[in-house]
Amino acid sequence: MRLEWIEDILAVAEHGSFQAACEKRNVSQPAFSRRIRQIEEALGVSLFDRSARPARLSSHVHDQLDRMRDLSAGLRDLSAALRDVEGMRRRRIVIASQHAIAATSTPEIIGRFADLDIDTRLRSANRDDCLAQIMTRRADIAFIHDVAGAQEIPGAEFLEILHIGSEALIPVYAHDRLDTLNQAYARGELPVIAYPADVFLGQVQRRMIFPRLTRVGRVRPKLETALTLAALEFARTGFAIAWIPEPLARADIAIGRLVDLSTTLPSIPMTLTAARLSDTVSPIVGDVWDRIQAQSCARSGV
Amino acid sequence: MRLEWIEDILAVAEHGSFQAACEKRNVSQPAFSRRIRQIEEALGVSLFDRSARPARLSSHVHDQLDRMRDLSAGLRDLSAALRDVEGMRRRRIVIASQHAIAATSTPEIIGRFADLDIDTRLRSANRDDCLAQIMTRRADIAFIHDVAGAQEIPGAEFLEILHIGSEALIPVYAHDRLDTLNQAYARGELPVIAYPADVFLGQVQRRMIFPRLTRVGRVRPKLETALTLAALEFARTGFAIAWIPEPLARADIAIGRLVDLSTTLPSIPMTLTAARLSDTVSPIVGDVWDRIQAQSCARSGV
DNA sequence: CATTAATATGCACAAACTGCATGTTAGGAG
DNA sequence: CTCCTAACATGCAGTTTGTGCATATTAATG
Repeated sequence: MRLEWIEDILAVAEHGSFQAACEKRNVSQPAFSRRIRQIEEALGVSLFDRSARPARLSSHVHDQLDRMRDLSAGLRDLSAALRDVEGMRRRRIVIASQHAIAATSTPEIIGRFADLDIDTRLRSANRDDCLAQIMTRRADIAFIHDVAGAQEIPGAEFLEILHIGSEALIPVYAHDRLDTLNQAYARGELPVIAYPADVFLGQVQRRMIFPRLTRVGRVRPKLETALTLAALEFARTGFAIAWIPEPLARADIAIGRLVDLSTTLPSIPMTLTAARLSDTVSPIVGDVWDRIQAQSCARSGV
Repeated sequence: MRLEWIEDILAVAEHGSFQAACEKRNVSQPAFSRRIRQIEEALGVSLFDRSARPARLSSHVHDQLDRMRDLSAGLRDLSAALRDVEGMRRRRIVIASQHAIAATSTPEIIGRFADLDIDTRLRSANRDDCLAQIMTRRADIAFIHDVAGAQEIPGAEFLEILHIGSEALIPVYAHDRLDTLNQAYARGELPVIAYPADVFLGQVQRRMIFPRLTRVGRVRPKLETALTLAALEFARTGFAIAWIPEPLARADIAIGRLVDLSTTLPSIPMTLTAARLSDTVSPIVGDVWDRIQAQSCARSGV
């Protein structure tokens, strides 16, 4: 079984005929025809239906195309990795960060190891997606929010956790629309932006915020979005109250565009957390982790 | 890049020398020496340190051994899959089941598709591990417990969920040690088997059971185990009260060895749930899923 | 230093692969 | 239906790749 075999089969699948495939593979048609024959003989099975013109993949081969693409990519990656004697020391790292953290704290955190000259890829996703990327090794380190009393981090027994800092989830609203909010409040209603029940912040809202709002007024979800950045925008327009990680709202509060309603409504302390797989062996990830850890300890000492 | 190349390199790594590797590979030493040279020339890099005797893997090659093993297995699997024109219809399915479910309901559920003649592998694990196996495609279908009001199933947006049936998590204790329990109760104490906080049943205990026990007495965790089967055993010996999925305790209750304390202590209704990845394309998994679903609908109609 | 085990290289032969020329056959148009 | 063309297969000759045996070189050990 060779990368070449896989690529020959994929070429036929992708270009529709032996003739087109042989041109793409820079081989004459007879040689290509014989190549495919050799592969079939080596495997002891027919891979193509030649009674049709152009020849067609057998269905069981068609079922394996995705697998072949994966293996083809994997073999190419292996070649590159084996060739890269010194470059292994400059391998990349993939960070999966919650949207709100990606927009605020992640750049500063990444700055902590910028001098290590590591090719750093940042992916922004919701919390569960970040963790899934860690679980499936598509990312090396995740930055997520954690809330004391909320659900444990899923898969925690597979993970190593590091507390980087603290951020609060605070209620904010447009400063210049406060009278609209006060009118709703006088009617006993609280218009809010709700996060979906199936995302972390939605769970936090439902378990730790909304129950405490019933003493204030009837919660009126005006909109539901999983994206904190979108929730922030709706708060800015005075559409409804949004619970936003404080760093994300900080600039707007400073210029007076948004008001922090924490004195009247509940805010939730959150921990900014890094997570990686416990069995991570990559020295690169280890270096980054150590750097994040060292500067987090230094910060908590201040 | 060929499977052969990978296997040659792995042979050296595993047998410690070219000489030993060539014997394992059924090739003469000179041919093997030249083979390795050809691979190095094709890649344009040295893979071994020959200044030592026996020759040693370069460290960057050593770092890729696991990857090579994975690719080697993947290529062999592909060959087998391509060869297996008709056997694709008899491919195996991997079920990941929570320990307690594996010991009770899973055999009956598997029996529902026994006539489909599918090679079925059952793996027993804790709940999060079951889900991780699904997330990482090491298993096709998971059987887990779900509790209304507890955390959503992690990764639910990636999953398709099917409710199969209902089971209760019930408090049980040894019938012949009830006077010991009553003495503790009279002292205002409740000796319990605790599940660890980082597993699902531990979370259910802490959130939905223990808070309701404070009206009864002071909760005394006497032991902590994640394994429901172990908890059951401790309840049988009168060590402490254990919360056990009802089917697991059913036989002991029927013969009077265990007492179901649900009339005095809280029991929790649970849903027996099947989960698979939403993007599952395997017709085999689809058939099994449909069969489980059809018989679950039939059962809920009774 | 001598000896042995481990890896490399020369030689000759076998096996695998190629393009060009040609043969065969499916598919579509008239 | 026939004819034509595109697509795949096969013969032939030449090139490239790969092998084991015999031998050379070199690290490691006593």
